[in-house]
Amino acid sequence: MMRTRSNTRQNHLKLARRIIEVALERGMNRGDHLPETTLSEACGVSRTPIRSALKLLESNDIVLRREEGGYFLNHSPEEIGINGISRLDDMEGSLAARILSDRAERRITDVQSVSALVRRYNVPRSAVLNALKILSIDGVVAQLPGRAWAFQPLLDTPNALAESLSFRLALEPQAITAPGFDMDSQKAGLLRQQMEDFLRRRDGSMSSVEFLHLDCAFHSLIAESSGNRFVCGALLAHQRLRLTTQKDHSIPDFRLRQSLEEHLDILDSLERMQHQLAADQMVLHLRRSQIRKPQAVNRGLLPLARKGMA
Amino acid sequence: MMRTRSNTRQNHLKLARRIIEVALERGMNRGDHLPETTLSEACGVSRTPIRSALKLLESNDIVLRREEGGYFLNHSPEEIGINGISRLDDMEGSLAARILSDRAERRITDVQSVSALVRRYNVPRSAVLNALKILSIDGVVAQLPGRAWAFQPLLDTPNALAESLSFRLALEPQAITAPGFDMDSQKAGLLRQQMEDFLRRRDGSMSSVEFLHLDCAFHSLIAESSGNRFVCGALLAHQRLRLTTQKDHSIPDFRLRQSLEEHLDILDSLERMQHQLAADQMVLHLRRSQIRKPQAVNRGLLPLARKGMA
DNA sequence: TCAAGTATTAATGTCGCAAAAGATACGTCA
DNA sequence: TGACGTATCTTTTGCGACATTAATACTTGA
Repeated sequence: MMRTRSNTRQNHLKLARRIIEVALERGMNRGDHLPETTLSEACGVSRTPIRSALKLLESNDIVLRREEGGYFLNHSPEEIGINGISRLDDMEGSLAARILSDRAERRITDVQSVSALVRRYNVPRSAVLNALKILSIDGVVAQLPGRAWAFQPLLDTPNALAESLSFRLALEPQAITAPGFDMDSQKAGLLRQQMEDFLRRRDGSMSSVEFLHLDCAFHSLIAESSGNRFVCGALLAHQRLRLTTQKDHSIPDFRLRQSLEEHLDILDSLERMQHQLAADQMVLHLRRSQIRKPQAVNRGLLPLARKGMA
Repeated sequence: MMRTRSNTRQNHLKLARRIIEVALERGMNRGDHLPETTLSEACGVSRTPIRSALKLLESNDIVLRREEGGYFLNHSPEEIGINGISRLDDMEGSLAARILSDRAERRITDVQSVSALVRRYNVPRSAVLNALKILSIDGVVAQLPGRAWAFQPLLDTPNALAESLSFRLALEPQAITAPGFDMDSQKAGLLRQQMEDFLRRRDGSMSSVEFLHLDCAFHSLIAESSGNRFVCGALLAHQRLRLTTQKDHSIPDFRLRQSLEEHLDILDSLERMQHQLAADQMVLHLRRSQIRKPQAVNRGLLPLARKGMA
């Protein structure tokens, strides 16, 4: 079984994602060189972990190691964009993912003890602790007094979604109109490109998961650009929560497209320095997402009813 | 030095505070009986830790143990209100407090490794880890990749304060006007009483610390009453941060009074179910706190100038 | 019958050791 | 000079044994 150090790769995975992020931000392309030193500075760690992460990326075929030394990007940004990152995501924290999906489907209650989880999943105690640590970073679980861990509200009920949108309605326009608002145009450009790509290849099969990633990335960018550290922190935490727990795959295709186009419009306004306009557009954008819900809930009924009437 | 189990008392201290909170919420008075079972249900833990916490409270003279069995409140709510709680606070997490004050005075930089702290304070490694854990719950520090811990922005610079107020301006009125807003009238009544007491004994020496506690308690109550779990969570976390890191003792006396009176006005409006009015008053209240700052900064100059003109 | 006391069992925190990860320094090659 | 490769030292983390704490069941007393 060779159960030595089960939880070893976590950090490297994180770092690997960060490396991809940095590479994309700097507008690198297929075949470009990835200098270890640069990455180590950008990520704020020494070269040693960078090398491990690069090895990991190599085994995932995202970077290539050349004979003469050094690592090189093996794919174009478009190919990596979402695909590569989500490929890495999948292998990460499998226990955390299992726990989360069991929670999402209400197979486990909202208060759990570590040992109960150990028994349920039949894994070593440390694995559970780690999974809980991962989940608590994203704010999915929290430690209660005594020995109970409680799941926080997940973004998987209509009510929670409504509250989430109302929360964001209060903060996101504020973030945009804040005096210190300043958007990184590199990042904005990259994101714009990814969204346009996504819109272009509309062969009917728009992936909800990819959309969610893009959506969160966009709103996170807005958050980061706000000059207000508290607004930024709260919004980023919320987007992390969305990314982890929002499992709504019932968004109609046209709304995905519309939503991305609204993102692009907002980016346009921001580039023209029309912050107030952008904030108003954001309000509109969030409100539209809000009213989509009731439609989605009725989707199983209304079309049938219409069919019967036709 | 008796340095056994530094973290042992943490939980009990928390529980002790919670017990006081519960007792006050239930409108108990001096001499009232504190049944273990009731408390254990209210706090969501078994009777065993409740007993430890009660022992702790007994050693702090807040509760009394009678011969015939059982614990009883030893003071009136007024006496306990802030005094008792802050007395407990003081003995808590001393290392965390030291680290925090060193940080507040910029004696240590914003990125630290655990070992650096172990060396600096000459305490066992576990103590540092514990302190960091405490601080990270309040959002004061966060773990970076690699082995670095970074301090989050503290509420001790004019900029940070301004951003904090602007953050709260976005959320608190929203919390009040949220459709699910519902305030616990017990808690509101207790808080009102405490604020009135505080105003009444105005022997010139208004304690800034006590004021901060009251202020945070009021705004936390607003947060809790909001029907929106995300708004509530973000605001509560922010109030915790204020309580831990806001060390501004330069608030002029008249502003403290004015501030508390504004709190009372808001509570009045809320009791009359005039939520919109309360929200507007909250905006005004926060804005007033905001403009106080420049005055406070100039306090050394303006009065002199006026004097000269008079 | 309810609350406090007591005992038992299950779960968690703590400590030391060994192993892995990270930082740093130096050597080498273009 | 800049970047990679290698080596070494420091710091951190994982893990198991053991101490401590919490939950639970049961007993006792008003």
